[in-house]
Amino acid sequence: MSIDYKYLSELLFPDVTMTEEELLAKYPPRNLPEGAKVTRFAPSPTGFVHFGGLFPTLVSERLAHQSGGVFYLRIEDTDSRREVEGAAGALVKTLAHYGIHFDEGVTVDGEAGDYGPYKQSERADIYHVFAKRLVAEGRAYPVFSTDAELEEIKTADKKAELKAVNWETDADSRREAMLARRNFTVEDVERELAAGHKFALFAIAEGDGTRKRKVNDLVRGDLLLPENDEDVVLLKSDGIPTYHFAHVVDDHLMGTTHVVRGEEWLPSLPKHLQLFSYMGWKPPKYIHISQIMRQDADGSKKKLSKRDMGANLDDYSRLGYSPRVVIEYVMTLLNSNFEEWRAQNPDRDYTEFPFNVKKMSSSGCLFDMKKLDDVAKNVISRMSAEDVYAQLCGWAEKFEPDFARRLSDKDYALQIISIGRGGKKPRKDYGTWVELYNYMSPFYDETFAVEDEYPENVSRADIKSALTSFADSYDENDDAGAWFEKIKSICAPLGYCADMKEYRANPDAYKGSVADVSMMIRVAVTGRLNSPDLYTVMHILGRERSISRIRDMINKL
RNA sequence: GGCCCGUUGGUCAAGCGGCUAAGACACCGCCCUUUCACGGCGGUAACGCGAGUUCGAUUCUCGCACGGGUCACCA
Repeated sequence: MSIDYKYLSELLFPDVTMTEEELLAKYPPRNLPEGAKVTRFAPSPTGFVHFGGLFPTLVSERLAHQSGGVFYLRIEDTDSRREVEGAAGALVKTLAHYGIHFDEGVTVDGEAGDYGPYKQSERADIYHVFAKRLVAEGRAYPVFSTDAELEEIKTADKKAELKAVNWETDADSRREAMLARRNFTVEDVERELAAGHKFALFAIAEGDGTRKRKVNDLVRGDLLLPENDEDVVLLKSDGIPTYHFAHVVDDHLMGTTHVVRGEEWLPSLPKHLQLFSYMGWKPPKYIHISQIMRQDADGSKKKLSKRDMGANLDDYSRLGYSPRVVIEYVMTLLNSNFEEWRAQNPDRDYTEFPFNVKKMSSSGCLFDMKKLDDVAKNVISRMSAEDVYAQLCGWAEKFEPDFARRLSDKDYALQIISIGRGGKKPRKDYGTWVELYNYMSPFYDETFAVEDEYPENVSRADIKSALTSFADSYDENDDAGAWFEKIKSICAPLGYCADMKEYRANPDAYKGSVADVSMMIRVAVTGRLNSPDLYTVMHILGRERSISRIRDMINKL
């Protein structure tokens, strides 16, 4: 007995009154210049923004804005169980912090744009219009479940069970179960509905899994994927669509031209293509980008997961990485010629870089903290002192309030930050605000501390003597040359060599060199074996503080 | 297990039938240097394996191996 699909569709979706034409009229084609791309970031609001999520996001953003198109934010909150309160707003803020802005879609306090709503949970009516059509055309069918069964499906136990199935022997039984589900009568449906049971809607797969189809991916080229032969869940029993159906409907309605997503979606691409074809719509172009991996202790590669350091974008703020650093690093991974371009255009904004899909890698890459640090030093070294100061203050206010207070003496801070800055080859002393904080601490009495000890083999008497002579002869008005000459003159009486070349040629004739004498002063003044240029440091500190630190050291010895 | 994607130095990678197989990070050495750095110069280090196609394969084809992904009323 054949089924009256039109009747079935009315049975299943009595509340759907809007026609497809009426609906489509609300989503007219976008009026954009030739070649403009429409892309989106479509996360599920499950919490923080993942570092890996930055990749497709940045690609999407570049593609859209580089072409004069539209980049929008759609929230895929179709799984209420996983939703985290306030995640959407936090997400917008985090991305804004990284300089990634949306033209339309969900905002911190609402929505903007003509193609909404942009939250999938608010689009149920829309999906139902198309779902109804699919039923009427005999391409989708309901599967009923009692509340108890639903409860079972949605528990963790059931999911664990599903994970543990033996794939080898289970394939056939899964297929059988699928075929059995397609078998029902209108009377069955009427009875289930009358009993108040909920249904999920499945699409009938018409593909032949043994046949392959050529499918294009913009970075991977032509792929040979099997036709889809698995019925896809369109609507869950709560009436909310699955990702698969929502993706097809929304991206068509919202005019998305390029879908950029992780490669984990590649296996379900045939499902999506099949749905587009059922709907009679042209699918968007796809870009599947590879996952970011991390090196595991045993040497194997693992997907960068939530718990890993550097996975949460907020970690970077805390560690003091400028958002620009993170973006710069992502760009170097995203486009293989970005570093080369950067070398030639050290001061241009990254948005001026001609982003090219062809230069994207299709193999996965390992997250490399060392490389990030190198990028960080480069980026920070090119920034102006004012810029560094402003960002440092922002970080300090959040994570080192005491330091932030000290920073309020802007001129003083600027003097320190300006060391080695500017010019063709600026110094690369620090890449993060944490490092800069540490770099600056000897300049403030509150954080000045003698952290490094004098080496054991250096005579304390010599140190005392050198420090005393130096303090006695110190004149703040000396230029760098005169200043250093005085240090040299301390050397000979103590048996240290004032000339490095001479010392190197004949090291056994001396107790040490002028380098060692400088070290004695450096430790007294900065508390460390390493510091920026001592002459500069002493001038920033001022005579008073420099000399009193030296006197303190003499007394301590 | 089926299916899909991938495989050039430790890492990221250029390469697109003929190259002494770029470059960056890391590492090592030297130089510069009052320290550490910065910088400069140089060095170690790679086409997973096996067949084929070809005058010639890192590059094309096939198999194998390895790595990753996926197989939910999650996304």
